[in-house]
Amino acid sequence: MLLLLTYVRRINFRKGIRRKKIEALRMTGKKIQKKSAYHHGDLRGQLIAAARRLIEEHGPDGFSMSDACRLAGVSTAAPYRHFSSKNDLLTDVAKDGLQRLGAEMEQSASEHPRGSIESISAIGRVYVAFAIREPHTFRLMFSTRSHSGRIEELKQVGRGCYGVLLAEVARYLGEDDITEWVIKTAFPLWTQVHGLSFLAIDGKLDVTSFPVDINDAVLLATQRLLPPQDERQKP
Amino acid sequence: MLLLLTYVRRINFRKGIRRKKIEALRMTGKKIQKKSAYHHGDLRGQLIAAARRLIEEHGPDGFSMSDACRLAGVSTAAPYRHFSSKNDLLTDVAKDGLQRLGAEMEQSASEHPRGSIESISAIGRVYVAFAIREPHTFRLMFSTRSHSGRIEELKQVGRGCYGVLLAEVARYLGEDDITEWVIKTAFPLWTQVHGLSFLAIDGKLDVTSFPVDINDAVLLATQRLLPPQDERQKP
DNA sequence: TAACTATGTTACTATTGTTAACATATGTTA
DNA sequence: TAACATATGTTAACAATAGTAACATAGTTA
Repeated sequence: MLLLLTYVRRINFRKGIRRKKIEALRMTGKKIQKKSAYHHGDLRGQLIAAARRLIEEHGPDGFSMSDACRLAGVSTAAPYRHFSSKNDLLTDVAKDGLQRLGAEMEQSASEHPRGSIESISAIGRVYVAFAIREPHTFRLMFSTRSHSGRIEELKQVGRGCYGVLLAEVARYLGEDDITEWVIKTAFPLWTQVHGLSFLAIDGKLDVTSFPVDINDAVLLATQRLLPPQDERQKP
Repeated sequence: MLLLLTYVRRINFRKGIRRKKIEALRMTGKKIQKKSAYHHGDLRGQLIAAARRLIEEHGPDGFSMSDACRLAGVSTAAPYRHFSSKNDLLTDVAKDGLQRLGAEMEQSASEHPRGSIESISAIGRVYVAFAIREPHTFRLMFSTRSHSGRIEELKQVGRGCYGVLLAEVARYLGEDDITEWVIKTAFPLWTQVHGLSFLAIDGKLDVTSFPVDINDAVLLATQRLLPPQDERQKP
């Protein structure tokens, strides 16, 4: 029994240490409103933010619900009022990522002549850049793991992203709708950029002896995979 | 204290159930040699096999060291005589996968005229097929997560795989060595096939409204990304 | 004010990866 | 063959996790 007590005390001691660390971390956070000390204000949003941060810092496996709780300053049971499971929270992180990616794609496309090789390759550049900037989130966005019952919901947001590319390719081809031709032209572009993203974040770009300039690679692939300017009519 | 005893008994009861399940699983395994009942024979190999199986069945997250132990019929501490950690075991699964992929690539290339579009696209087909057949292992093979101190070792095996493609592209281009031209031609091919693999295993091929035939996609991309037959001279 | 609902908490369960201390089999050498 | 060293197992325990249940409080509405 004495042993048990010692054990418990040791646990609490450790907890104390951990708490202090996390407390320090919390201070760096932006908007902390302790308006009631019991009810949190925006726990849901802050948990997602904490998850994003932790995932990018320690990878999706290094992320734990408990850590997110400590960051948000709540008990480990609190998240389950807002998310049905850890995976459910991760799904929201992924969804958020997809939405941000879509917005960035649209933004970068709009900065070039619409329907040009430049605008299309700009979309690709943004795509790869996102992957490199937030590799773990990116991996999460495109994985069926987790996301238990919400794959369709996620896919819907993904379709939004893809739609940006499709629209731009349609403009390039002079098509008014997203025709089969548009889709079949756009798909290899996506594939290419997607593969490049994964190779980049998985550190595989140096297996080849020559350094790969990512932006060059995107542009080159775009040029090769799009039909040349003078053949831009329906096959 | 009574409570504690009840708790312990319940644990043992559960363990009993689990043991039976796993026992049933074990029977389906092929080579079980219980030559000494203490020393196992080939625990290392069987743990890798168990890991492969469990990973493909429940995903890399659903895989637990404990499950692998139960499958192999040893205690949870036993693996640590052969692997320094769970990740270390996973690294061996990944390495094994890369080796098998490389062998399959070489095999399929050899079944076509060397240095032809057919042999090159055959390599791509095998690549994607592997990903679809063993998606979780494939993901593991190309992820920097885990694999703690052994990334270089893994990369070396990966270079072997890539070498198969490089050699075939070199033949296509009529080059004797793996020149810069060869590498720059092969790289987008790899990217394309790699992206296609990930999109396929992540269930993203149906975001486009038209069904994607993977083999067609590989062939088409190969044709577009390789310089045409009549331009096969150094740029 | 009273009742209801949303959102927290504490305490607990079951499970995991990993280590330490111990035990036994196998191979090598006196 | 006996003694030892090494490789390879075991049990018991630790620290951490995801998730649940029972309870508590804040905010909202009748």
